[in-house]
Amino acid sequence: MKLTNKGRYAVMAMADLAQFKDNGPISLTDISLRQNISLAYLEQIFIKLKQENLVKSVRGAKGGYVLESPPEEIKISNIISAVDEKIKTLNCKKESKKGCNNKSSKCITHNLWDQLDQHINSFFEKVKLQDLVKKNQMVDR
Amino acid sequence: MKLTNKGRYAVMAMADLAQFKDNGPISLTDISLRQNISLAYLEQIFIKLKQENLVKSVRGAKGGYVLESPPEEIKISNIISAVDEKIKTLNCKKESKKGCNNKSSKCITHNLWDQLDQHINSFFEKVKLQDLVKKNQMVDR
DNA sequence: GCAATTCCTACCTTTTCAGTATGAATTAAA
DNA sequence: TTTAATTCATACTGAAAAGGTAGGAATTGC
Repeated sequence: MKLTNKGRYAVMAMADLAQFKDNGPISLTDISLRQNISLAYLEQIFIKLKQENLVKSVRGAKGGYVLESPPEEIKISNIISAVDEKIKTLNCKKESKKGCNNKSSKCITHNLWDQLDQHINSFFEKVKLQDLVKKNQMVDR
Repeated sequence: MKLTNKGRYAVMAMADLAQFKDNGPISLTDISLRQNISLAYLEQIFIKLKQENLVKSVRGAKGGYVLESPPEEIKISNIISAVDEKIKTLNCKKESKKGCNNKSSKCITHNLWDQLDQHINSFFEKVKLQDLVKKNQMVDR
């Protein structure tokens, strides 16, 4: 899993969508203003969110986006992996150029980084969009 | 905590040092060959490892580096934070430019990213250098 | 003295992030 | 039916950072 601000923006935008989900389609202009993210950038992000079926779009005036599923069913991990192209977790799998090219079984940190990745993933799997909007407070602990 | 290949290289190099710790000072040339990391890059990394008292150096011919502590006492987190300048966890604390500048308490993802950071940190706190060298196998789950 | 090493610092190249720019297609509403 | 609000699509750009090079100085065992 890759982690960038883009992923964070996506989460923010989705949370915004969840928060106002009863107002019909939410335009990116609205989100842009509320979350302070450039409109054009949001557009790019939403293209991907749509491709992954996390949102659906309504075109034309009064259009916008709506969540595909209820907020309590949307995992943060899905949002992030939708916009931050998965490949490369900062590991050594980058096809044999550098990294794990020593004969075999070398690269002593390989397993470690793999496990970290799983760790981060499972962290974001446990959190749902709903957890972010309710009282703006996270799951405790 | 920031995660880059540099941090991974540092861990690899330290693991190498642990593996050959009974051979006296290990030269960066050796590590460079075994781990396939450029010598000059290793030099930069080791300057920092030394600053953080993770290794000590022996100058001159037949010189090299040795671990400051036994491998079972060295946390991976210390290695990584030694070389990857801590600041910026990819969160919103970047002084009010963008990000958490909305009045107050906004930025719905703030807590989430904070918690992730703690998660990653505690992951690397639990793993010791020793865990990497023994059988090249990680602590089980 | 010489070769092997650490130390130091400046530079360079490539990639990626984050964001702009531009324009088209679609549609509600005036 | 025109206009304004929107999504859709794609190409470009600027800045920063990652990853690494280059060159030389200082130290020390042999």
